[in-house]
Amino acid sequence: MDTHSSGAPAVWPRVPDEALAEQERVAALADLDSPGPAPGAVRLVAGVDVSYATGSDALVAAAVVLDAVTLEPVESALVEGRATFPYVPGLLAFRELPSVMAALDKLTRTPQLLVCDGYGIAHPRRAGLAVHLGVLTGLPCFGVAKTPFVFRSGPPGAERGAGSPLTSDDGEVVGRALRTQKGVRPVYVSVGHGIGLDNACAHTLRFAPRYRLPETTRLADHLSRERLRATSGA
DNA sequence: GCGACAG
DNA sequence: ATCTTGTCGC
Repeated sequence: MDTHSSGAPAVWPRVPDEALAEQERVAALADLDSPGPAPGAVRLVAGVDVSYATGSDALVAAAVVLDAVTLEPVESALVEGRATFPYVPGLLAFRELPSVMAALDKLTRTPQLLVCDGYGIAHPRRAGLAVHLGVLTGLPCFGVAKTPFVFRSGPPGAERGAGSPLTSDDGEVVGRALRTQKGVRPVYVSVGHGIGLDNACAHTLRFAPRYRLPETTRLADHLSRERLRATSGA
């Protein structure tokens, strides 16, 4: 898919100082009002993830396209790169997205929806990974995180599909703790761009029919980790 | 000042 | 994120 006509910066920020300005710019461009595509309107969905090596700055980014109905893999792309930005909570996008965008650019198919690790607007400046990725690609995008970040929620019900709002200090709903499997820790869903929370959660449940995490994330994680091992690993 | 802190 | 053995369970 073409990412060169997107709003991605020509030169990515290398230090937190530059990153904050870019984050402010991106947050202002996010579409947080559209309900976005419901499950029935999505044929192709893409998942992205990045794996890192221990003793070096080597990394591998993966972008995988799945049939949104059968969850069968359609296409995948891997990019071997180098970490050029430190891990700073709140600035994850600048560490992961340059390589992720390169992986997306290698895809021949364009999905109607993007799913990533981490958060969207459930972020100190409403500019989580999914917000950046959605704005940069122009595609509907939301995030599914494994642990809470800066916000908390009450415990969702025990049944699959149960949810509990992630709320900011001022009572704004910024995401949802969602139980994707009975008796398993919930995941944390928050929107990034061009999709509403209800649809994001509906997609998440369809993409996670058997495991805690959506297949998009699981497959991207497997492929990136596998390539990292084969290259930088032992 | 101190702790917390997506991946 | 990554470093790591065995173990309990479907």
